[in-house]
Amino acid sequence: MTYSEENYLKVIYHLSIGNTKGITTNAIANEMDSKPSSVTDMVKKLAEKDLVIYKKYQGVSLTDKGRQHAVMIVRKHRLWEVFLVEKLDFSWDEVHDVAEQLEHIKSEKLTDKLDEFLDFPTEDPHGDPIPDREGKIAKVEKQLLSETELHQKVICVGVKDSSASFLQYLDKQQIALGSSIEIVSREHFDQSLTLKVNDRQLSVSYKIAANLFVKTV
Amino acid sequence: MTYSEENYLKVIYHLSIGNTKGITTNAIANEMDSKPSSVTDMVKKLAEKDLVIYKKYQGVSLTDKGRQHAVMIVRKHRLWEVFLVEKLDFSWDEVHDVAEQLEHIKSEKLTDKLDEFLDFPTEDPHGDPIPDREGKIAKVEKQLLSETELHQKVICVGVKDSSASFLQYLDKQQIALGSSIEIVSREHFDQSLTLKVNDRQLSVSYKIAANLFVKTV
DNA sequence: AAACATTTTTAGTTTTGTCTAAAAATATAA
DNA sequence: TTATATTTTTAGACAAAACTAAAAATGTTT
Ligand SMILES: [Mn+2]
Ligand SMILES: [Mn+2]
Ligand SMILES: [Mn+2]
Ligand SMILES: [Mn+2]
Repeated sequence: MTYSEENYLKVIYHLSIGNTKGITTNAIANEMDSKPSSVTDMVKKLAEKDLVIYKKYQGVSLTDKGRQHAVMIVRKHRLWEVFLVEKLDFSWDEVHDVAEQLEHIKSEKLTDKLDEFLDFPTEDPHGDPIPDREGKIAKVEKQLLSETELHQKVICVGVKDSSASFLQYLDKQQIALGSSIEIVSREHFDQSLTLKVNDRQLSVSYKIAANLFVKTV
Repeated sequence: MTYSEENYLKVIYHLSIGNTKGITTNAIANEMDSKPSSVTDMVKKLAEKDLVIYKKYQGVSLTDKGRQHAVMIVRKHRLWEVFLVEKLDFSWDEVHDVAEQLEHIKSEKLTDKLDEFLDFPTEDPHGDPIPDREGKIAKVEKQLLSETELHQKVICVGVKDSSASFLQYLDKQQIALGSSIEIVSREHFDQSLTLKVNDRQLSVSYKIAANLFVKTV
């Protein structure tokens, strides 16, 4: 399995979540900053290897085998992110690019020993679940802050967008995983929100709220 | 810098040690299990990038820039080997293949943080020196056990061959870095040696002794 | 110095993964 | 239900990194 094949599998996996139909070549190309024609070529190769199901003009979907491979890459990616934050003092906005490289290291023993070394974490630094060595992913109920009712007390448990710029914004506003949040008011005009974060008052745009996962306490 | 270019640089670096003349394409091909014609192509590309000096039929040598790159790959390789052994309980015969992958991860911050996390080790699990972040390598005086005098008390400090089969042999014979060794006698017929290792008596072939580095106490 | 052997380079292919441009299929609108 | 727009695939090209086979240079013997 090449580096490139793994990246395609992972992208198809992520696009598949909450999507019953086939993933379009356009969507994949868009996600990978490549061209639809390149995707068509690669998708044929993956179909040849029984990693995806592909019928012309119908989009693509993962086989069980393909999903299993993809999940293992995600497992490695998130374990390495935990390692970087917990052991090497990286901040949560610095880990993604390095994990993009580390996720391709091939050694089941390494992955499992790393998991053990980190004390079998269930979530990565962005609140995303870490598949176990069988590929099982623990379901956690969480919702977007933007879909949370007024005055409901919640705790921040994850981010939808984990780009460096969003994460740095959250740092600046002192919002982190574990922060307690309550929506104090909604502005009708632009959907912006006034929050109480760990008893501090704070105003955020709709877009911010639409990228924060929370759970009710 | 591609994965492949890095592997070439590293091989040229290792072949350069204790070798003043240019490294031949044949030697490189041999070391990489590839063909001389492939090496010629790559070496031209490396010369183009000022990483090596190359003149037709004259072999190749590293520029300062090329050596610096190579040393950084060696640094990463050896730091990861220490990590695997010290933190993840790998044995010294299991680490090389994984380190071959990890040495290509590009992040200066990762390398330096890992170095710090490991407490700035000066040697890898096979006794090889670890370059510091400037690329400096501490010189350690060590000699081969095969070139050591009778009854001289020495300590095992490294291995010349670090293949899994040799390392496993040493495990079986309970010879490790730090073991105290003394040559009790030499067999004239086949150059084999009788050793006293940590007060145990042991007979080894010449080939074994020619792959063990020791230092006098 | 000529003859032979070895090493090294060149020339021409192959595979992988990408691209552009054009053709074909599908989706949307008049 | 045609016409138009969009999406997707095909065809053909390219760069990277490898290979084989042949040519050229170098080394070694007689
Ligand atoms: Mn990530
Ligand atoms: Mn993450
Ligand atoms: Mn090694
Ligand atoms: Mn080593």
